[in-house]
Amino acid sequence: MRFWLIKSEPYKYSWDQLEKDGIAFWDGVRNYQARNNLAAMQNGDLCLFYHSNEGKEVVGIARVTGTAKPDPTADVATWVGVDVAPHRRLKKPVGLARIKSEPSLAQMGLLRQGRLSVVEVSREEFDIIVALSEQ
DNA sequence: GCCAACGTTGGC
DNA sequence: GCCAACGTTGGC
Repeated sequence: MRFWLIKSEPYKYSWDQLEKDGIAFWDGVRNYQARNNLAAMQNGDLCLFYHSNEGKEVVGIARVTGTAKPDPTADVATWVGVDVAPHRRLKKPVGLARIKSEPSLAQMGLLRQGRLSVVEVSREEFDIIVALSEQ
């Protein structure tokens, strides 16, 4: 099982909306690296749910349900999406500044490749974020 | 609103 | 195949 971080601007699709919907098809990704990450996701993988622009914080954990499917919003078959469901909300959001200030998180894809909307996260990094959210 | 980082496009 | 121009993302 692998761990990921997925980004969304809250005004486009927020964690609250995911909780309301119960499930969401994560689509609209038009970056090859992000696409490859989506395609590598397996049923049960966990994703840190990050609000970009507004908030700039990890707010919850989403769970991948199923595997990648063609993205119907794309005009070519190259692009895929996955279904995600809310797993649980973090007790306290973990902000970008906090992540940056944590030396053990300096290698996170989120920091090294800020513009990538779907990034893999190591188990260690995942655990550290969760621990920070409970402080 | 600005700008850095980075991906994509297209001319050569 | 190189590189300049341009577009997008996202932090500040």
